[in-house]
Amino acid sequence: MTVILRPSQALALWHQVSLAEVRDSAPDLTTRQAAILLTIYLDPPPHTVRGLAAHLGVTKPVITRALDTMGAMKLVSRHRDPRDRRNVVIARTVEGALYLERLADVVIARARDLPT
Amino acid sequence: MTVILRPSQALALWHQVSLAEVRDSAPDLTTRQAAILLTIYLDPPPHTVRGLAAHLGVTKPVITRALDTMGAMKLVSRHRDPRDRRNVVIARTVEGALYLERLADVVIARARDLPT
DNA sequence: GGTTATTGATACGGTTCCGAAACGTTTGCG
DNA sequence: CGCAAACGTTTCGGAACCGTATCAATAACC
Repeated sequence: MTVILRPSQALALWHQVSLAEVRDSAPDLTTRQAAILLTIYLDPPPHTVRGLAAHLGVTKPVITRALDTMGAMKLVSRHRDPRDRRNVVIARTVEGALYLERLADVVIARARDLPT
Repeated sequence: MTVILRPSQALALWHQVSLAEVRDSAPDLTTRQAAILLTIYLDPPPHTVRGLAAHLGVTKPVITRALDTMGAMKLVSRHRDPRDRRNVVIARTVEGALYLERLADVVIARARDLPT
């Protein structure tokens, strides 16, 4: 059951969701931060800085900084890997799960109310 | 014909589109900028700074700055309103239309390939 | 004509971001 | 053991962002 969208519907969906995020004063994540957050929650762990950097096609400092910011928002957490202490394992948090749950709700609602 | 999405599909859609944007090194717009750009292109003109500010629930400097940035990217243009020279009318550009056309294509493609 | 309102832009101090380069720590290999 | 590689972080100069407050230009009002 594939999801079929016309161009005007695709843009309207993006428009409505973006607008809802701005109006709700939700944490204003950049596209990069959103991509990182969603990868952490949707792709199978473990997640490392270099893995995320390669996955997104960006440099490692970009990941480190994004994790700093989203860590302060408690959307993600970091732990040293005890098996190889050079690695840092990125993990989910309750707050992050709630944030994405809310985002999913917004997307679903706006998709449902899309003009034909 | 309403668009029905399950939570996992909604998040996967957002994930895939964000990822595509980051990988394509597309101009990294903030959520606010995206909301402004889409409002300009999807809502009926004319658009003014104060109108957009009220519509998004943000202050006027936020709009001015976003227009500065997106103007430098040639995604939007500004003109004084000759009828009331206090107003600035925000208009579309060819580049902006192409940018959104491309965004729509990405959304459509990712929605079509969504896992059931 | 002079005052008040309105509009968009700007100044300010502070925060975050960028890419590139260097750094400290930890591991592995000869 | 010693040196090189790998990993994540930090630093650097420069740019963009934020919210608050203020500004110059224009219009409206009395």
